[in-house]
Amino acid sequence: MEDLQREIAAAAVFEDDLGDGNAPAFGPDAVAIDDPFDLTEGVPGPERGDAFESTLETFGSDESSSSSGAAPPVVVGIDQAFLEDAVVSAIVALQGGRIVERTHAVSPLSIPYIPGLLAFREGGPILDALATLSVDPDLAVFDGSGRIHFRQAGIATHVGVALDLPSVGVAKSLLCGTPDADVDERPAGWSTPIRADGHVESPEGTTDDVAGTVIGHAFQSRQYPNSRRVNPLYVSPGHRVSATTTVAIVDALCAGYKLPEPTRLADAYADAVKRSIGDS
DNA sequence: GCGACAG
DNA sequence: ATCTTGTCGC
Repeated sequence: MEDLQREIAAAAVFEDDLGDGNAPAFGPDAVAIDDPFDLTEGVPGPERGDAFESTLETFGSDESSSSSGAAPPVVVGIDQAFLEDAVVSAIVALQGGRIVERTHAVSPLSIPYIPGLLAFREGGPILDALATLSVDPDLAVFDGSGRIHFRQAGIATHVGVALDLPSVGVAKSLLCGTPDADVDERPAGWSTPIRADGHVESPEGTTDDVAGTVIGHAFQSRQYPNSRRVNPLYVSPGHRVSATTTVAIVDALCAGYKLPEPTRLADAYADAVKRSIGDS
């Protein structure tokens, strides 16, 4: 398994290569979400807005369809909720700040959770859920690390490379690596690099040739004025994104809460699905 | 033996 | 991840 992760790390692109053969590359501002979604009554379903509905671009659609140019990128948030021996993988797709689709899959679990091997336990189930998605995602936001991983192949990188889909990892705690600066009690918007240390290997399996490389960042997405302190997020490139852009993207995806909206929505949706299975 | 660690 | 009420503070 570790060798496979080294191969994945070697195939991963930790540089900006967003966009698609059809759709043009995009930046953080193209995926920005200004207002947080109201989850008091559950995760809102797909909208039927008049902005850009399911316009199945018909043939010969150069760039003349709309005056505003191409449609915004589709960002999918992915999160899971666990049952006895199965897992609910939920996906919420956003485009232009609106929910365009939400799906889920329930898959059996075989491998236990082992630090560093998370993708082997949750990767398959996530692919199951992604297979039920009808829209084509341009970016995936994962719950867990990307490049911040012993072999630089966290779940965001693992799945991102498998599908050759741009992806970022958003973890709530640090798996490995060392922050440049002390991470405690920082103001919202603050961030510091996380560098490879003795626990991080290069695809060749060595540790000294990567030491010092920036593999991600600690990012303070939210902070309270006086009271309780909020821990920072640990964000890292999954695939086809640089560490710097990853921070900018996650920042743009946050709308007032600690977690970026896509993950916050997927998290709530996964819980909702789990409950609907439990009491039925 | 110690370190020691995403979800 | 998950088990779970109250509780501190704006």
